[in-house]
Amino acid sequence: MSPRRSAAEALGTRAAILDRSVGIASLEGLEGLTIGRLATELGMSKSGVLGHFGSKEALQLAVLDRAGQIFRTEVWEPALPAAPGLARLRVLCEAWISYLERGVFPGGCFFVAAAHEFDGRPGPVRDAVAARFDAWRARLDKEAGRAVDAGDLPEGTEPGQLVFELLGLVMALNHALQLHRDNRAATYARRGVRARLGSAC
Amino acid sequence: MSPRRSAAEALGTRAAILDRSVGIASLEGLEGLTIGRLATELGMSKSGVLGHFGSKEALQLAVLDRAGQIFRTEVWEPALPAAPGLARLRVLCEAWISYLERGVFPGGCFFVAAAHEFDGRPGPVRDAVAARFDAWRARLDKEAGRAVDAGDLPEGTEPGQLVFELLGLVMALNHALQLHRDNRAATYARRGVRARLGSAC
DNA sequence: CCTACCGATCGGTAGG
DNA sequence: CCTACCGATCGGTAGG
Repeated sequence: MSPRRSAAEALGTRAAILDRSVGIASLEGLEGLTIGRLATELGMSKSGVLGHFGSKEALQLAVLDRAGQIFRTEVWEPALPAAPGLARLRVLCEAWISYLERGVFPGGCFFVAAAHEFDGRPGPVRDAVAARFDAWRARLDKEAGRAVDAGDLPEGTEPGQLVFELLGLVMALNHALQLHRDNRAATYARRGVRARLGSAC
Repeated sequence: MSPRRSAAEALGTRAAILDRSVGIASLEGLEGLTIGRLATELGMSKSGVLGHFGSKEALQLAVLDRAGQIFRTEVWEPALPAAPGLARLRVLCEAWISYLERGVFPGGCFFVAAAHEFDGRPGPVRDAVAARFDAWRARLDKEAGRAVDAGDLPEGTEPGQLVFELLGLVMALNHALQLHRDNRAATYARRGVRARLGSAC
């Protein structure tokens, strides 16, 4: 039967589709996410799934948004109570590493995976991924700049260089965890961060 | 017509299939590489393509081998004339960065892309990718160990930590080039390497 | 939200 | 190396 649902029910269904999509796409990629599989797993028809988004591309963009909310909750928000500048940058890096260690997304960092999947495919999905990285790097740059201005980092530290290196440490950690399930990697990543940002105590 | 070819011709055909496959897979991934597309681009039938490998998975493994040959030529062999230890490690890092800058593979580092595509999909392809990374890291570890033993690196340098950080710098460079076409990234990567390995002059 | 359907494409096989 | 074909699945649409 499944008659037309109320607006509230429809929102719940949409949220359920997105949550399931995030899990699938994390492991299989945003292209590996198919309407048919989603429908089967959710006990819906394909057109029922597609009706919430209109097209697969629109679904992929909505999934990116949902993943972005999760990232914000897990990595950005924990750092807000910390003082802007070096203190916040340290909390941010620890939350970032912890987010990978805890496997918030089963396939590792959702955005690193999406970046690799779409960097060779022009279009709205690629643009959305790039925009999210730009915004994230801008935030890190800002905190790094504040830390430099406050004299909390070694003289001559360039925010762009520092953020590039921090991103590299996190990407190497993501890679080691996902491909090798290498436990030493988190230690390496934390030591790398400490070498650049110093220790809090 | 296209009657059965000689063994030499068949080898040439196989090589042509692999070269085309490397280009496609670099941009679209090893799953995005399809027999049908390959056949069309090469002016062959699907079964003609598949006959050389037997299955798509066997083709993917052969493509990984071919990409490995290219990587060896572009990154490993240039470093062989250098003295083992620090000198070779420096040449290796420069060749590695240059390989990304020159776009030896149109979609960036073939193995980083393959690692992200398959790290969530158990099977022979994933295993082959992981084995290649293991071998590569073992080589870098060995050179780093020699450099430490020779006293050419700061006291207390741990090879595993050093190699982890070098891998991070290269991954951040690959990401910046592919997603952002960011020219400053190569400068950041080289500065990062120099901060860890010192300058040759 | 459903059923029923579309054309296209997938990996792969039979037989030559 | 080919033609001809298989069942399965893809994204998406029509109509309700």
